[in-house]
Amino acid sequence: MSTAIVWFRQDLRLADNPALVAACAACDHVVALFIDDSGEAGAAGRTAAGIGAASRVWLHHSLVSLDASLDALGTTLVCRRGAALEVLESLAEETGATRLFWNRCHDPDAIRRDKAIKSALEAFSPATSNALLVFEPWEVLKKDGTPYKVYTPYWRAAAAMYDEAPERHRPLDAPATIPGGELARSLEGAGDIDDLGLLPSLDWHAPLIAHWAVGEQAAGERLDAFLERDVEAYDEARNLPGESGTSRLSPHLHHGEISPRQVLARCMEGRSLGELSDGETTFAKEIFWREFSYMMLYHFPDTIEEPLDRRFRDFPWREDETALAAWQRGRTGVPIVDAGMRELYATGWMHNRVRMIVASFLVKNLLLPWQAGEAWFRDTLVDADLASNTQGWQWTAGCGADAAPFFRVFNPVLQGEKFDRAGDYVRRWVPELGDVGRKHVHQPWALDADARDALDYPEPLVDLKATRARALEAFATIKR
DNA sequence: TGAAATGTTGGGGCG
DNA sequence: ACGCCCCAACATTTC
Repeated sequence: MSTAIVWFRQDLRLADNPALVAACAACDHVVALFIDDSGEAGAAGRTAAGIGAASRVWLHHSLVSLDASLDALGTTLVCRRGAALEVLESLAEETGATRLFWNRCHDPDAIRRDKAIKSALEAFSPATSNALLVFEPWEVLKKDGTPYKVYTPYWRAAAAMYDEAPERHRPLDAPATIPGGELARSLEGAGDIDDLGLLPSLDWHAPLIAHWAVGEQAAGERLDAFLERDVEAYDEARNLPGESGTSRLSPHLHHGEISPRQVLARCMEGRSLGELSDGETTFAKEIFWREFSYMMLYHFPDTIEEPLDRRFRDFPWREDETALAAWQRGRTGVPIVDAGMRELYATGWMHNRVRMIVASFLVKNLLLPWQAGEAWFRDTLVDADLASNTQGWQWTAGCGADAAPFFRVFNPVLQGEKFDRAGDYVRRWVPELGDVGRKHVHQPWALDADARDALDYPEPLVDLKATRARALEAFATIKR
């Protein structure tokens, strides 16, 4: 008899899970394990409190779903808290396991942690696989061996590499059964997801998660619905926050309920990337933006805190707790900004176009450091992905790879009028503006005094024109 | 995956 | 008929 431990992390699925497949092939008993090591020294997840609160809520439900799927295959998910190395050692002793399998993570803390575990547990010859990305961060490089820093050439190279050997990226099937269920069920922590304490004590999490269907099956259904209904119009519709033209796959991808390989394979249906329609191509490129972000994070791990463009270390950011709080709570008095921030707080997600608008507002109009926005997003997004989040904020701030130039300042009124023409999105999330017509819904301060007084909605926190000029001046101080 | 300022063009009103 | 002005529409430049 041989026993393997499969350590689940950002790969909460049974299909296309190479670590699980390898374990089932290698041993006749397989124990599926999840460890909550947040708060432990050396844990992955950036802060003492571990991953963000919204992400933990999603994680809880995703583990419940994974446990149910494992149950259908004859086993269970063993859940434990503590430092990962200690948990693995004690579980190996309890079960007599001799092998250890996991799929690789690429955030800096996880790399550090996993490296230490790999050498400490050499006796188990830990086997690691790629389930997180299409390409590992070291696979797509320029001819000189260095990573791409501009997206378009990166995309060309990655797409060519993908089309060269599409069979290499074919997703794996889920195992038909998982052996050793009896052993797994006898262990401490078997199926005990509640004991991980991932849900907060205050019950804001219930209305939040009610916006979502969590888990591997739901992820697949979401993808199917998107490909069926929305992908052809994705090119244009993805910019309209009032419509549901985006895939909304990000939290599923973040927690690994579905893999980017599965997403691409389903989208492409045997075609090459070069043969996709415009909408499909734009969608595939978004998958590769995620890859690009992970590549940047891997090669430049200090960008989680430091600007990639070193000139921005001297940037004269302001400090303003009041303004930051107004932004966080959706009380800036700028409708599209407040709508986005409230959507985020209520649902754990924000439409991507609006993410760019609220980020530009924080960084440029409020002149607050992008790190403050990144931290808030990390705590409140159910898809809070260190790679994409870092890359996205640095992009907006103008200090990242292939970033928008700093002088590209979004005007939230124009953005609103362009992408939320009728104002439906704003009215959905800012009910105070429910009766304001489309002419003023993106700038209620332009209403005449009587109508304005009748609104229970804040005056704009800043003057858009003046703060735009201030941002440009600040930028001029670090230029060259 | 900008916006605003500035420049250019052309039609129409008008003396 | 002509020059002049206004201004919308579009293009270019600048931040």
